Amino acid sequence: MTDITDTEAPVRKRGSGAQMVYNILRDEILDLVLAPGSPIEEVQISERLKVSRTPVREALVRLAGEGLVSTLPNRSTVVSQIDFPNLHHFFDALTLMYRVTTRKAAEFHKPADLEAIRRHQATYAAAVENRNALAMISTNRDFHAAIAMAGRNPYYVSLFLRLLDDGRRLLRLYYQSFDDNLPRRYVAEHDEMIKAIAARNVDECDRLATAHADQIVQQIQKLILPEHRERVPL
Amino acid sequence: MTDITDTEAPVRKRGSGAQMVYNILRDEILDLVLAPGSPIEEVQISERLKVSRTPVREALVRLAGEGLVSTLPNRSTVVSQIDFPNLHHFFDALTLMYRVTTRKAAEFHKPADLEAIRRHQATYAAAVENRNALAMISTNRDFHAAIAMAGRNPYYVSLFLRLLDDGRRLLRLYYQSFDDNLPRRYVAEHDEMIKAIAARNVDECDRLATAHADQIVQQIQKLILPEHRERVPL
DNA sequence: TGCATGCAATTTGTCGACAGGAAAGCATGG
DNA sequence: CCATGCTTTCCTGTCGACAAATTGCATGCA
Repeated sequence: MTDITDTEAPVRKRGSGAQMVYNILRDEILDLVLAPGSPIEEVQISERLKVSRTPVREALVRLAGEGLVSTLPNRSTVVSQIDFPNLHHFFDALTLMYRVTTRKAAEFHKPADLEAIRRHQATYAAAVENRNALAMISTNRDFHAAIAMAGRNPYYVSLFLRLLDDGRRLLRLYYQSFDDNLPRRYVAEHDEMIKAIAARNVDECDRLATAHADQIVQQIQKLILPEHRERVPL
Repeated sequence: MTDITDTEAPVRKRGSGAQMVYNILRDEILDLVLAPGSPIEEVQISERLKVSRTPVREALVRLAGEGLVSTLPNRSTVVSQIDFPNLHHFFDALTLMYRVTTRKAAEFHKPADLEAIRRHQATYAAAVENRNALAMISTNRDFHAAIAMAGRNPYYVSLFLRLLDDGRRLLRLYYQSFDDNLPRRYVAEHDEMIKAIAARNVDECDRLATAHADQIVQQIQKLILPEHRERVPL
């Protein structure tokens, strides 16, 4: 019997409601707590998170803009499906963004950017040492996001973040079967990339990013393709 | 005295309200009817478009997701500024998307795509013949959007559409000083691109798209740089 | 005169409620 | 027993209202 006078802490800062709903729903979608294809009912979410439907709707509109949910007219919105038959488009865009963001980082980074990148790399290395697959996915994302931010191109940053999010959802499906040895190689590759960025060596950055992306894509494909090989075009 | 019984047609299809507000605001922003930096007050828009604040807010959230407006907490949202000092990032991303979408179109287009592309090219050529600068901007956009759609990569399509929209807003500033002769050259370049796409010649597509993008970027820069030359980095 | 403080006005963020549409269930007829 | 049309129910789209937060102005003090 813990309900004395007030049940919970119903006081929430003004303006945080929609943001909170957005963050929670986004994490639940990317972590596959909300399965692809499952419907999202506004009233249910609003009751669960103790807010009205208005901030829930705002969060859903934002998520729809990022492609994480699809809104059917007059019907419940559903979590977007993972488009396995067209994953090669995802890999193609992901590889290209790895390349251009690393190139741009070599061109436009400032000293503070390098510090942030090295910090994320240390966190990633720790996750690899601990063989924590989920932490590896998350910290690898932060590492490359920091590189993209150093490149200063908001168009590339936003597309890359979206791709990294989709990748997070994809890897969630298979993180149990992660090969613990491959990520050690990634740590070394990350270090090389940092060196090339610091040296402002654009061509070397491109070469390293291409190789790095190919590694990651091949790893993901090895995890996924057995189930979907027959559907891959050409 | 035209107000007999009903003032207007207040009956609107359910679900069209937010979409209508979004379309109108988006067009007004891209056509510079709403100047960059100008505030957008929800009540004012809702009164003007005869809807409540709810669909207005939904439209603003969507526009914010596309970067066309910026929402300040507890303060009015404002139309996003054109970031002149960092236009080189815009040009860089635009050129890259011209290249990759044309390449992908060569790889993945189907016969129906070519028909759509040729249709848009005809419309563009007509606009050029009529020396209608605004129609040229619009139809050129449609032409390249059709190429991007033929490439089938949704990540590239969405980024490219966003870039073309930003370009539309940029060109609106200067369309009076358009050089009428250059677009004739673009018509010929478009034709070459169509031929290369139909032949599935990826390398040729890349070469043509690069040259085409350079032409367009140089034209825009010639229009804009006199005012902002001193602020361009390096 | 300049600056800090308090008040008022405006605008956003959130809420509860109502109505329109679509899917599901039920009844009726073949 | 199945198909068809109606009814019911649920969920969304929209609305008006209230409260919080910020801005600008007025007032008072140094």
